[in-house]
Amino acid sequence: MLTKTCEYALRAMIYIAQQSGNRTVVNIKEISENINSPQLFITKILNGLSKKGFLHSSKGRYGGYALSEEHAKISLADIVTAIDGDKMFSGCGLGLAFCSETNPCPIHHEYKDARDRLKDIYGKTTLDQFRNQDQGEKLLLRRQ
Amino acid sequence: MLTKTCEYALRAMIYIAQQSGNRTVVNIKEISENINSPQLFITKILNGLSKKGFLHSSKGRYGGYALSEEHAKISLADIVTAIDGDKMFSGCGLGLAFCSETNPCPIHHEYKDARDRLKDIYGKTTLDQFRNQDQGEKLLLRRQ
DNA sequence: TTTAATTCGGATAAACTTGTCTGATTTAAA
DNA sequence: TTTAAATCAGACAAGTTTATCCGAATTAAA
Repeated sequence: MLTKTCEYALRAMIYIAQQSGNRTVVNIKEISENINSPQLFITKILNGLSKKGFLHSSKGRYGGYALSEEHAKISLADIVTAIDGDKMFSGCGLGLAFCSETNPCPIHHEYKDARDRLKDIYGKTTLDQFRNQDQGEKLLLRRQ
Repeated sequence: MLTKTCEYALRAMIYIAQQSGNRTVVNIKEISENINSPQLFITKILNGLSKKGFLHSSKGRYGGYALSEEHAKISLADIVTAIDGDKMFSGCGLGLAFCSETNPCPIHHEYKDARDRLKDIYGKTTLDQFRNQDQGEKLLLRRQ
């Protein structure tokens, strides 16, 4: 459902959120090792997100990425939408352009229900919820 | 959610189902015109589906594609799975490999609910339901 | 038997996503 | 001021999906 790029973004942001109680910044090397993704690729992704105001980045030695209090309000849906667009949360289940509430395809209404639930799930999960977790509670964000 | 290839496949199969009450075979040109997709590309797709037994194809002049009674039992989920695999109906909402029922990620349970509903929706819609429709009931399967 | 219209098959191309290389720029500590 | 370690930026490369080209094979009708 999500692109690989988007999955990397979610895991990176969650990792940063998890760490942000401890210190000010987290660097790319550490992030990519812990979420099991190509370092230079995730750089591009976080770079883009930082330009869109989703997190703070500091350059130079001892630089890295960090989330502020306001950033903690960002939801997973915000991140998904920023990267993959809203395709996952909208559009017809058969890929038909004409399909709508008043001119529905055969699966429209039920599909819309399921889709809306997905949107709700990603929407109500915020980065906040990953901060200040005990070590043991922390998600393993690696893929393998 | 679905790949373009898969959307083409669904629309093509639905179109053939709609027409199959009227005559024996439907040809590619007509299909691609009505579902608004590249003719040579949809050929490949239907070719693959026909090899997997999802529909019947007849070569030569006056050849084309057709669905038999048994084919009519095929569900949209069957088609989706044949083309996109079951990625849409399984896997973690955050792309984590470790995530499971006993070791769930934060959105696992709710995500699984929504995912299962999608599977159910595509699963219970069969090609059957598109056959023998009145002209007026027939779906417009074009995209634009 | 010839012909015309069709599917089939393999190669190729275009477009998009994912991943890498390299060097410039920035920054805090020594 | 120098240095080392980090992000940033643009070009490039690899991989995957989507789309096209072209000719071979097939088939029913004329």
